[in-house]
Amino acid sequence: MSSIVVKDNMLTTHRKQQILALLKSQGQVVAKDVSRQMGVSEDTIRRDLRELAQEGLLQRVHGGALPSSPAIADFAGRERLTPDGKSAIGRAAALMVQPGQVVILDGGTTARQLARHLPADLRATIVTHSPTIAIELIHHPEIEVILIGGRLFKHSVVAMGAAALESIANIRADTFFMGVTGVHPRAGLTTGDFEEAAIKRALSHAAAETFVLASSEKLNAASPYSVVPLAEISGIITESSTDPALTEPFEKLRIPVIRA
Amino acid sequence: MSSIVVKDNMLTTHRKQQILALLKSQGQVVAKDVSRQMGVSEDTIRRDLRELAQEGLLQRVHGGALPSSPAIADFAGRERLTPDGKSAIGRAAALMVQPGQVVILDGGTTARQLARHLPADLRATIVTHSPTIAIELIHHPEIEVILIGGRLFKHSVVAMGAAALESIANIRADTFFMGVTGVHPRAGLTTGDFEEAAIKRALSHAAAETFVLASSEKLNAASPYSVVPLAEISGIITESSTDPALTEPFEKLRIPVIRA
DNA sequence: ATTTATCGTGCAATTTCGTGCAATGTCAAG
DNA sequence: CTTGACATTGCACGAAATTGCACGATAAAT
Repeated sequence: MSSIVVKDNMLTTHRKQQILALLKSQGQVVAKDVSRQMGVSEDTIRRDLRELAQEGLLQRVHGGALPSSPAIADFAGRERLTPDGKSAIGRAAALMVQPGQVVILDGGTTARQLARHLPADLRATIVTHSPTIAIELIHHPEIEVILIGGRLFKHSVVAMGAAALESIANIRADTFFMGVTGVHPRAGLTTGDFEEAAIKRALSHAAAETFVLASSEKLNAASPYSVVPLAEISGIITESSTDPALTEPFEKLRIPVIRA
Repeated sequence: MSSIVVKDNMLTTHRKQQILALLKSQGQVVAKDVSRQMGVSEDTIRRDLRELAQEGLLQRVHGGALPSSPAIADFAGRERLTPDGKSAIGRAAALMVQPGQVVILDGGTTARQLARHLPADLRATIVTHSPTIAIELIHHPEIEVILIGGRLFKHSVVAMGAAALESIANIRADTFFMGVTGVHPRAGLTTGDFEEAAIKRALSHAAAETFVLASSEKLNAASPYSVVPLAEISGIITESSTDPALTEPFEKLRIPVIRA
């Protein structure tokens, strides 16, 4: 008897990843089979399939699911899902990077999503003050990584301080993808640490264009420290499911809003 | 009974490192399980997971956490125990660091061992051009980490280039712990990459004392590019099992050899 | 056309989350 | 030694997420 159900803890995100892995190796998945194999009800698997289809990672069919496209199948195998599907922002932003460009990446989870979704054949230069993002990009075959040094801020694991500001002053980049804790029509871009705000401001000024990566809960929120006013940014990238009422104040100010 | 809870002083930093180690070895961590295993409440584990996620070292999901990316998991987790004597070398070198000192750490596996063995209550400043070592030290409660930036050399994952050299020029440290590929009585300290040699040379000149971390197979070996002559270093640290015949040429040159 | 399998939704039970709060421990200044 | 500021931890409680089941709708199959 080979199919003894191993009934141990399985995190829900991990289950979805395994479904994607199954899909990649077998070319299709059947809801009933998967449910038995993973020891959960069919309803749960169906919900997973629905959500994965919503993210475009597979294609629903009666009885189970198929890869959404052959190209995605490879990609989806190594995809690391975010609990809420916010990788769409990173994916969309990654597609904005043109070959040969010099791009500054902020620290934070959203920028990490961006790094993860850079096409494998994209030749570009990524500048970052986040050692974790730098390491993330180490295995990319074509990307050149410039690490900004400085005193390491333990809370968010990014380089800060005078040394970092000095290094940034020597950089002229095409685009800066910034993460913030608040994007507010009047307060502009804000964050929760004073020195961090200064770094983000310097990075923004070092790039010709600045785009803000902001999931919906960041919109119309404000934190204590101001980074730059809204007028200085080229656009806001948010997820497609964001309520239009949340983006409307920014569109009224003629700030382009890109929905991923 | 295997699950005897080891109820000794568990510094919060060590707990986080253990969580990362678990995550690396198991591919996932479940909050409830970890809390039982470590003898603290689930709330505490959840707090740890939140903070680690904030630092980008793992990815929070309902019920526990997953690696933030395969690359980070490789570096952030404690790896298999000491394949060789490098751990002992690192431990011995770590004990040489005095409170309040400013110490430069080279890249490479031996230096990483050193970073791991720094006493939990040691207050000091560590300067490094290796993002992996920087991340390793992030959870140390007392260590201040200065990261040297620059173009990231993909092979050994350290910052190099003009920017790195410039940053180093501004540093005056007490000790530099250097890793090399060869320590030879006549050729001196050598390594396999030209630019890397320049960086090591600069780091060495930025410190009052330089110690070489060299496992036995590095002794009496030489690589193409010279870093500094033997006369400029304060000592060689090697494992205790090293054949005395290998160290004898250096002792004859009055270079102190420390056996770990 | 009828039968069977699959699907989607509402709903309730359970688990997990996040925050406020109090108790304890640490450390440094007085 | 004492005191007070601060960090860490555990507990309580309301909020949110996950899951399985019931039931009507839909799609496939004979």
